[in-house]
Amino acid sequence: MKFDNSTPIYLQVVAEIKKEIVVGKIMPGDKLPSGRDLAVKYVINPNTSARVYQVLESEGICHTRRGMGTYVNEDENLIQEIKSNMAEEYLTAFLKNMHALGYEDQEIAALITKEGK
Amino acid sequence: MKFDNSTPIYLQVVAEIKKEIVVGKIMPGDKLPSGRDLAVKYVINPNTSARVYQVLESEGICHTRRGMGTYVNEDENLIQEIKSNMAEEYLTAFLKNMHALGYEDQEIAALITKEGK
Amino acid sequence: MKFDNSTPIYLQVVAEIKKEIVVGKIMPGDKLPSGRDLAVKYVINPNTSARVYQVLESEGICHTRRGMGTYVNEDENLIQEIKSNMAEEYLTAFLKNMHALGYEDQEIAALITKEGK
Amino acid sequence: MKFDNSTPIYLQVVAEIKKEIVVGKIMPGDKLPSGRDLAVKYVINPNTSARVYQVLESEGICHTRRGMGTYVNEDENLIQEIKSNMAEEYLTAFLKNMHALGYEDQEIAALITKEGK
DNA sequence: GTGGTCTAGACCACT
DNA sequence: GTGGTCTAGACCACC
Repeated sequence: MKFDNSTPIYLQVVAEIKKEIVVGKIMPGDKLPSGRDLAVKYVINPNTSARVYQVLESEGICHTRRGMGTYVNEDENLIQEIKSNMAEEYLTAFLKNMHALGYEDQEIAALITKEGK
Repeated sequence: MKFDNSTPIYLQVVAEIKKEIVVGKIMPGDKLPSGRDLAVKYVINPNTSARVYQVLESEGICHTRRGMGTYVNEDENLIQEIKSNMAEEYLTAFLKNMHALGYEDQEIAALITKEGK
Repeated sequence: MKFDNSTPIYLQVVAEIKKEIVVGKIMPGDKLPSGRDLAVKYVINPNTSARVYQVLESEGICHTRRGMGTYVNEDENLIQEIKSNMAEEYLTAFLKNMHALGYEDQEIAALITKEGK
Repeated sequence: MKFDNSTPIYLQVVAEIKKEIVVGKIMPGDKLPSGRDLAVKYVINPNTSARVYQVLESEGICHTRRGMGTYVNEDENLIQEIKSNMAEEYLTAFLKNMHALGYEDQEIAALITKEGK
């Protein structure tokens, strides 16, 4: 994986893992790689791994069991929440770009419904 | 400027320049920086500068005069065209992401109109 | 192959390949040599190979599949189009030379019909 | 000046000088550069200069006066002859290319008259 | 293995 | 000084 220089690496890894969950590549209850393994997998510093799991944990996506590892929560609505949060991110970024080009929300919505036909 | 590792630098610079034209920071008829200056400005290799201008030229946005420099075309509809093309690009990329998350066009349009309130 | 210093090498190789297609030495659907092989064949730099295929692709003559190679398009009219385009190029270059010598189109046409006898 | 690797340099210089005569850049009666000067001008070997003038002389285009230099002949028809010879060269090269593409003389002549309208 | 991108640096043609 | 071309070689993504 390549990293975007303009955003902290740990956030990019967080986003990557969230995607894998939404997509179903990682399922609720699954064990996530150890910090060491994550560091190897993404070629990052183990400290960065730790930060990644801190963030995921703080977002209620996973929990850590001392000596056992880190596991994806089995929360019913977890995937839905991640999904809508990511959608929100995509949306705001997209709208920011479109507004910069001079488009109004109404026009944009029209473009999308038109696109779908 | 920082570059996103996931897209070719030359395309990112192309997008940057197009934005400046749409926004009016660069006007039709203006001289664009020389390849060498562009290389300095964006901290890229002069060959990459050349590629940037090749792309812009192939898109009908500017023309080049050997030994004189590169100039933005004075086409009447140029700005409008760039604007709608970029919008189209943003849109399709956004929709692709949203569809991957399982959203339908209708839902997405609804999100946007809701956002605007 | 020897190159004419007065024209970019990549354009000369482009012309060479087009000729081979028109002549039937290369057929629609055929795989073109890899960039590296082309570089060896014509004793050029791999970057120059890349540029050759970029041009051919931009002219709709071939398409490229990452990791797979470059293939001649299977367009029905491809060969005819290449043929007439090349003819057009030869013609305009020739006429330019002849006009520079002071010949009129009528005289030139006469020279050709005379030649044919 | 750049030389074509596929033709002897001396012939290319000969062609160059002939062009300058047809174009009027060099006039009948003019003194041509000394062999040494020609060598400097075209960055060629003095022996090549000598060969250039041998050819031009053998074609009746100039004459050499021992100790005085080489002069363009003041022949009335000289320019006309050079002109038609060069035209002939252009023609045959052009026809060769067109024939290779599968064109007949008649078609070619038609293309030219059409072009002229 | 394939193509895609980028850097570094050289040389040329044109103004 | 400007753009245009070319080489050399590196690293990446995809198959």
